[in-house]
Amino acid sequence: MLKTRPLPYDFHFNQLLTALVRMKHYNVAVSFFTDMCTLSVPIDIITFNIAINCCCHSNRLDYAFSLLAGIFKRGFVPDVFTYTTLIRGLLSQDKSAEARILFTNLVKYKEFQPNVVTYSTMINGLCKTGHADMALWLFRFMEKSGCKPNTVTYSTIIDSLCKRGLVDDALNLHSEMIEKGILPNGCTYSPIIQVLCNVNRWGEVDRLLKQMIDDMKISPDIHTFTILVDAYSKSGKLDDAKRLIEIMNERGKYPDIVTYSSLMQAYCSRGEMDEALAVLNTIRSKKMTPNCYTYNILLDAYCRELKLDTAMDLYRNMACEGLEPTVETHSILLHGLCRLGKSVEALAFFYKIQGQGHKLDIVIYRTLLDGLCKNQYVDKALSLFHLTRCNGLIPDRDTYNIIIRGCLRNKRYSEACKFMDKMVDCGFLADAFTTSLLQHLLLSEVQDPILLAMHQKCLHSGNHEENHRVHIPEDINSGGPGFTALYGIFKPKEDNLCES
DNA sequence: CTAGGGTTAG
Repeated sequence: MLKTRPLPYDFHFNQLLTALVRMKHYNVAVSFFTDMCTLSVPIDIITFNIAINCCCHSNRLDYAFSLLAGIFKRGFVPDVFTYTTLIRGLLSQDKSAEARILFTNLVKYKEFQPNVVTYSTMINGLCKTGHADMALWLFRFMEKSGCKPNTVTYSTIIDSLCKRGLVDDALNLHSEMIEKGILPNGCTYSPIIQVLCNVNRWGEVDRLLKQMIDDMKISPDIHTFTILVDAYSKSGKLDDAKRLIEIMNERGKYPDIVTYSSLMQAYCSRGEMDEALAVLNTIRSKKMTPNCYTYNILLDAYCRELKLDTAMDLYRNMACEGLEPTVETHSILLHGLCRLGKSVEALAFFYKIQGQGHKLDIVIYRTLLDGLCKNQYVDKALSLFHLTRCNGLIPDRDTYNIIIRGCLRNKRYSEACKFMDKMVDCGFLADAFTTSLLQHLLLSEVQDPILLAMHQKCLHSGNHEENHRVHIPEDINSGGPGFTALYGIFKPKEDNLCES
């Protein structure tokens, strides 16, 4: 008798499958799983769950659901992992309505008992699809139904609050979790620190960083460091940002493509393109691959400097490097073309990218509509506006305001008025730019009754808020804790080096 | 053995 028997047949397959997942080769994992099925390798519910997760990660929801059918067909019972994975899949595909239906029905018919992961997944998805109110409701509901939120749940809600600019609510929730004995981690602190930087509450950034490092013994990771590098870059403190990158290198928390892109952005916004390109070289020398974000930052900078040819060269270069341009890439280029008065060329470019099947969104339409109107092509703008809905996009408040101002500037008052009525019907109000343009026209021209009526509508709709407040710091160097404080936080390296 | 959260762009 042999002492060691060969491992079971399916063992190697499962090992390989999990290895593929670890390497994030989800597509390969899915086809490997189908091969396992054809080869009649024994498959259990866990393997099914892994396969379903891979489908969700590679945007193959239909296949994920057909695997659910496969689970039933083999007489297995889907578990909380299966359903949580499917819910996350739906949410990541912008199908939050479907996810909500699946979740509520499963609970209603007692198909499964959601756990803290399911709730957190659902809450995160709701936050990311613009249903933050529902997310908050579910957050309070889960507690009531006996499922305690954990660090992940709290971090998810805190992040959402931060993204909506509700810093103080986020801070309150942060205190609440500590009081309840749920310890925050890096994912909890990062979004709060980021938003505090954005609103120049640097004293609190300082306090939170100290609390995180000294009290909670959390040493900042790449995410937190990158947020700080970005914040320093954006507040004009390039030297501090660079020093922070040095600290990262010293600590072995090596800056990644995001960190360097942030630094590059800082140079771009100063118009120091040579320096920006030097950062790009650093990225390449460290064997990192520039991604779409990196390119978009550069493209935008060249467009702002009216160097459209350079921008277009870079755009073609992206394709050579195998990078799919994003909707932002195209928006940047269209904006660049319009800024140079080439709005007809922009329109042609728009049709080209549409023909190539690239994603279009409302910002693309806004950019083009604005460009066409500013270059006196109102009729082209009007027909494009009507095309918006045909392409499944709904004009929002900003889009309406752009077309209204376009009509006004080109003396197409009755059309402007019609759009204003439509906009109000849709529940949107005129913004501050439109209101002040109307006032300007009324003061400088013959008082057109249509303009007067439109202006009345602006006032009646209660549009007195300041819509486009621009934050102008009193002094560019007054914001931020400055290098001394920064150094104070990161100096005692030996103490902070402890990893958890 | 399988599921959840935080960083850069228009």
